[in-house]
Amino acid sequence: MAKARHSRFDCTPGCSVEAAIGLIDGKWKSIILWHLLSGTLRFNELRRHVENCTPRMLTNQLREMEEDGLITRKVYAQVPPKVEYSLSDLGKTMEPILRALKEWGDANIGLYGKPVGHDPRDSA
Amino acid sequence: MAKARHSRFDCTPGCSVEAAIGLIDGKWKSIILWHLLSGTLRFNELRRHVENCTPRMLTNQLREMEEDGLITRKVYAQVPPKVEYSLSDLGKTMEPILRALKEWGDANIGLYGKPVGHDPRDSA
DNA sequence: CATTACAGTATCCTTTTTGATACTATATGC
DNA sequence: GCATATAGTATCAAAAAGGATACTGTAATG
Repeated sequence: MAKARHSRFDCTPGCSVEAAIGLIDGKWKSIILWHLLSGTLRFNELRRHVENCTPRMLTNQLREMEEDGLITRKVYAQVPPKVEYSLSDLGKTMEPILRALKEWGDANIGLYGKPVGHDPRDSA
Repeated sequence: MAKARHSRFDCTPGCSVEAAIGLIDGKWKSIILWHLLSGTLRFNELRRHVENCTPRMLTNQLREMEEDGLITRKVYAQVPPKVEYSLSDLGKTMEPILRALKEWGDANIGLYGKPVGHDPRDSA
């Protein structure tokens, strides 16, 4: 985040919901987190997992999540470079959210991305 | 959504996570859904709950979620108008996600919106 | 000696999203 | 007769997010 698409200051009831998605609603953040759930990954490993994400965006999303304390960046003093990304303790606590999203998606998203559930039988 | 900030076609594993947040990552969507969890609300009731949301945006977010099948819009043939919004059956299945977000937020978001968890004691 | 892999940056540009403001029509209450 | 509440629209402008492309330096590999 850091630019706060989801504002952080109008804390009426429900705002914690907002604040929470705020941290994962970058275009690639949720998938990155999802892959990191399975363990540490290097920059280019992530790139291969998260297809279509340019290095610019990957860096961008990783840095924002690092700033937010969700992931940890470990730089090895080597050449060629080696940088490992992993979930921080805080990041790991997001697992229930990620799993809830995954389960919902698996159950309700059709092959072409539209939610399935307008009860198609109505018109059949 | 409908404009798909989170792409719907690159369905590598993890994409269902992406697809799921895609439906709730509009700036006001999660709060709207959160409030609708408690029951049906009229347009202006929602406006009052979701402070700082202009009518334009409220309409916009509601319409997108309606398109995505998450909420139901019921128009009464009256003047002055009466329109009620409520969660659809599909929308109701999002409750676990919303609750997971809420719980995480309540536990980890400080009063000013930054996640709490960089272990402040380290520097104390 | 040339190539490849590593982990990014830098720059520019387009698209998407959001905000601000003013406006609509009509029934009811004062 | 006038203001108010209802559920929005319309138009314009600004900001944020994301994409495309090219580039960096060094070590190991062939």
